[in-house]
Amino acid sequence: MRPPDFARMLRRSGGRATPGRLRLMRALWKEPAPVTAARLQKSLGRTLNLATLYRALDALAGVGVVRRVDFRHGHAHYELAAPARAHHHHLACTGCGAVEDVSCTLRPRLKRASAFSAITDHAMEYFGLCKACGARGAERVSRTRTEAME
Amino acid sequence: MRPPDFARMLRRSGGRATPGRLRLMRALWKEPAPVTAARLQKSLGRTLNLATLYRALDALAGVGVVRRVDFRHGHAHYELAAPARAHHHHLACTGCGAVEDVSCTLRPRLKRASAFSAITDHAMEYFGLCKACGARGAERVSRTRTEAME
DNA sequence: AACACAAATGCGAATTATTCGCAATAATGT
DNA sequence: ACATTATTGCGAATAATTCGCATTTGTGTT
Repeated sequence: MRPPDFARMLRRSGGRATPGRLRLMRALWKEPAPVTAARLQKSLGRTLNLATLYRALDALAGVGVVRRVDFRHGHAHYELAAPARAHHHHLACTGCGAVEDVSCTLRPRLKRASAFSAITDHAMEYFGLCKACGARGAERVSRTRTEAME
Repeated sequence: MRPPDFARMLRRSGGRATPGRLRLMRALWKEPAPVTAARLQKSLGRTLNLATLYRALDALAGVGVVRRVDFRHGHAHYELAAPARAHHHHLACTGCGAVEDVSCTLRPRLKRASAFSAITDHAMEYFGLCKACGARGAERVSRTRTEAME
């Protein structure tokens, strides 16, 4: 699978296909799991200012190109969303921070939400222990510890 | 439904039933929706130091008494978890920040997660527009704006 | 009822993540 | 080539959350 036409995606979503955002999307495309803004910046060779990066991520998330994920680590993680990337969810190890994708098999079929007119998105993350951590009996690891590990 | 025996819950989870934590849990018990640490502190009359509050929330979340929820607002929200409160999820309005509970009808039945030995928890939030925001055409509200509203 | 000890608290300072203001640049449609 | 407007970089500002440390206080035990 070759990378989608990011330039077109950006323009169609009302934005501009700036070199910065294109590099950002290509970098995200290569990431195997959701990344923090800081790591993303590093993977871009520290070009692209962090504030700019956050603004881009926010804008992209706003039009649904990027997805913001929460692993309860105290900071956000980002990943490409559909259509560049198939809809899916995550399994996050509370021991070491390992993350694994889970295909989204369940169709969240809520009964008509009383006070809502539309459901536009949903987030779902599973938490548990990967085999390694489960084996070593890593019952509970402090959040701080977990963060340090990524 | 009368409030559970928080003192006992605390002790059983390996902690102490200090007046502070008891007040904290009673306050959480009364909240109709997940709250931020700051608001919780305010609802406690600003007694209970904020650092202490965070430590308590973290500890309680660690033993599963409290649940940390992410509405993509840039800060965490907390609520009581089972058994004090039935398992459920949320519907969050991206326009005004309104939150509504959703009973958890779906049984997340993942096929044995390859690299995981145990799934201990999961989080699921739905995002959309409440009727009010949907009507007034509040397509997109900046995250900052949303935060200010809570 | 008095103890011993670890857990919990308060305070203030430190970190971290994320956002802002503003002037300078650059992508797009015409 | 131009005008318009989004985007960028920078440095400073916020906001949320955590830390260090001395002090207090539950709890299980004598």
